[in-house]
Amino acid sequence: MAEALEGRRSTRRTATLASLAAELGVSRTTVSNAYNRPDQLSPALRRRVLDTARRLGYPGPDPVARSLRTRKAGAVGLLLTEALSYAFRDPVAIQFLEGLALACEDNGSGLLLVPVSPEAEDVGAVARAGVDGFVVYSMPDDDEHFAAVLERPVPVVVCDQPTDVPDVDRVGIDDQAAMVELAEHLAALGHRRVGVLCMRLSTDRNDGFASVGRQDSARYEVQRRRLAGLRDGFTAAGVDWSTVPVVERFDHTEAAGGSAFDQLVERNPEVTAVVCTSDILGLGALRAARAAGRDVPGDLTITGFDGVPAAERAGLTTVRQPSLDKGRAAGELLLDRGDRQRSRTLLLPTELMVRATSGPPPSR
Amino acid sequence: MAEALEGRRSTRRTATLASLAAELGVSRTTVSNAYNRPDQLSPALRRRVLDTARRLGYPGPDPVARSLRTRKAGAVGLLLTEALSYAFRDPVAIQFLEGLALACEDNGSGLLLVPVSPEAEDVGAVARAGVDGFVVYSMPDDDEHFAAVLERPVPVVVCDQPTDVPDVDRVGIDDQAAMVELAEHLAALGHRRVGVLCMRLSTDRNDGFASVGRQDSARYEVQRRRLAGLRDGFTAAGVDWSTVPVVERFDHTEAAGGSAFDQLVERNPEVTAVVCTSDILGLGALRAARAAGRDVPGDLTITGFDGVPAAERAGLTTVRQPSLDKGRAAGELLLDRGDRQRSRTLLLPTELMVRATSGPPPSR
DNA sequence: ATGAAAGCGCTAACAG
DNA sequence: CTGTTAGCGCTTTCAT
Repeated sequence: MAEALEGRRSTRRTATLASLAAELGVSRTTVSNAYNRPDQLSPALRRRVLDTARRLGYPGPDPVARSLRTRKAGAVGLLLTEALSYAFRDPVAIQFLEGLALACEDNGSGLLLVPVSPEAEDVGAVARAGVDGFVVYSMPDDDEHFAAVLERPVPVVVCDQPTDVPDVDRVGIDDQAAMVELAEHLAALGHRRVGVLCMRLSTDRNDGFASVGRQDSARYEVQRRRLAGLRDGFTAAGVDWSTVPVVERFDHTEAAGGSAFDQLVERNPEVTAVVCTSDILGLGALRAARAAGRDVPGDLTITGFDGVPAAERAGLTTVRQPSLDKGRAAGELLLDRGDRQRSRTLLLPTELMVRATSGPPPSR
Repeated sequence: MAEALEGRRSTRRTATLASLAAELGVSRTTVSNAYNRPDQLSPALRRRVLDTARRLGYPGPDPVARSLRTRKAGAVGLLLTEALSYAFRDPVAIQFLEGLALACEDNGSGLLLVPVSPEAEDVGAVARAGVDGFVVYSMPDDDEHFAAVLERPVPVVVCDQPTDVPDVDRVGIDDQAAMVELAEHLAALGHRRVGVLCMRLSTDRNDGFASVGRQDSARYEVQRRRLAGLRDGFTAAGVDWSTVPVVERFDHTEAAGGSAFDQLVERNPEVTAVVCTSDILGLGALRAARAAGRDVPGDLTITGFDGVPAAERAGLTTVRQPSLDKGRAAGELLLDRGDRQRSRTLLLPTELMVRATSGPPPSR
């Protein structure tokens, strides 16, 4: 880890609080107070301490030693589904991060992005993170990094998934209800032959059609519940869910959405509505549909999920979820925890955004 | 900082390495080895140690204590111009972050976002960050947080600005040369009456026209050099730079770009080209121009700087800079430093992207 | 393969 | 307002 950080600067052998105290002929407490409790010594002495510190090149109390002593790291750890850098490519994750950063900022806490390679056996990164608590963003069930987080004796807040972890706060949305609402919207428009594009349902790659069994046993609870919502909504409208094609993609990109769309309509050209479980997928599908000469929404309806800015620009009908608020709430739940004993779950509202990509199925 | 992180989980009084050793009747060394040097004890003993640890709820060696002892935090600190959350709103910063995250990931290092409020007197956050080094992203000259970073006895890598800091590595681009090239492009098209929209030149808000004096004394070196490049390029084409209107905006948003555009053309309706020192500003200007009924590029040329995806979609002529590579390079410079003694400056290439918003000035 | 000794650098009572 | 006393929890030579 970070070996070789031995530049010129770090070489400069630094004075310590003790050596500074010795030089000044005062106790370590006094020096410590000069930094941490200015009111505990005379301004004159404090000046003298600080001046001498500067002269000796003493950089102030070592943060790690202080953390050890105070048992506070002053930082929140963030654990993400994907490789660290993924967080900066997904607009929903970015919004979440912004909200979380806001909460940390308000609290004066740092935000430590924990380096977990998705494939890494090495759970060590979690164990080595010097943090006062963890925010866990959308992890699959039975993830080993998440398990490692749970080992740590610090508070944990989960965003979205997994749910139902004892002693862990959670912030999320009602994915299932939101999808029921969307299904009802489409059913009301008259759609009965629908297809679905969804994100990965498991940690192993399976780009293709997902059976009902696979849907029900998905390791990603959010996807599981969104699909369940669609099933409920369309079943209520008389659709036999077992006939509804669901195409899964491991990668969460517009390109993946596009290829999933192509795969779907090739096998099921009869569908009049393509429901996507994310905006990214939906945007990709939209582009692929138009590239294939389909008229959306005249000829085909396409919907997304999330409510990212790009979806708004594209006029994509979708379900808006408050990603930024989720991040902020997660941070606040972690940081502002009073003396409350019971773990809390915060469900934020979603909103169906009917825009320009949904309409009645083509007559005939 | 992060007070009140006293949830149920953290309450669970945890065993320590010492107590575990006592329970097992072995030395602390052995327990430590069980975690850090598996080859130093018999597999059987190790098993026993780990099993007992689990039984006692020992979460493994405390990361902070370990960091103190090993003098390694396993994390890189990141200092940003703006409030922490700003990083997630600016596409260029996001790209930089992604690159930096990639480098950290490769190294197994965490990435600690240091919470600095822009106005905060409190430089403490920097002093309190337990990190092995800092990456500093685009700070104004004479920033106090940056000064605090320099106090710390750890290596530092600056991205973009400030330049010329002793003993500090830097990664950036040649902003001035890039702008000379852009100016030459516009001059070659025939533009002589140009206007400029730029980002903040100082930490105090000054939304309006910026005098040459203000341009030259800008505290943000990147802006200073971009303006200098434009001056050089246009001066060479026979333009009297002192007559070129430069409109400054404190906020870096499309809305700011739009209002700056309006302000510019109201006073200088004669300009045939509006050069913006960022894509965000350029995109805002483009929108405002079209809203005002101007034909771009038929009637007016507009350019940006950075090469963000949105600029590509909009067909904005711009200078592309490798933001992601800058982030990765900054991380690598910090993390992979061999035994090199001298500080390094890495200048990455830029590329003029002539697209659909630049053309010759209207005849007549 | 295991243990004893020696801190890493700091802060927090508490007593003066 | 200042100092004394005790560690925080761990790793690491160096012996054995």
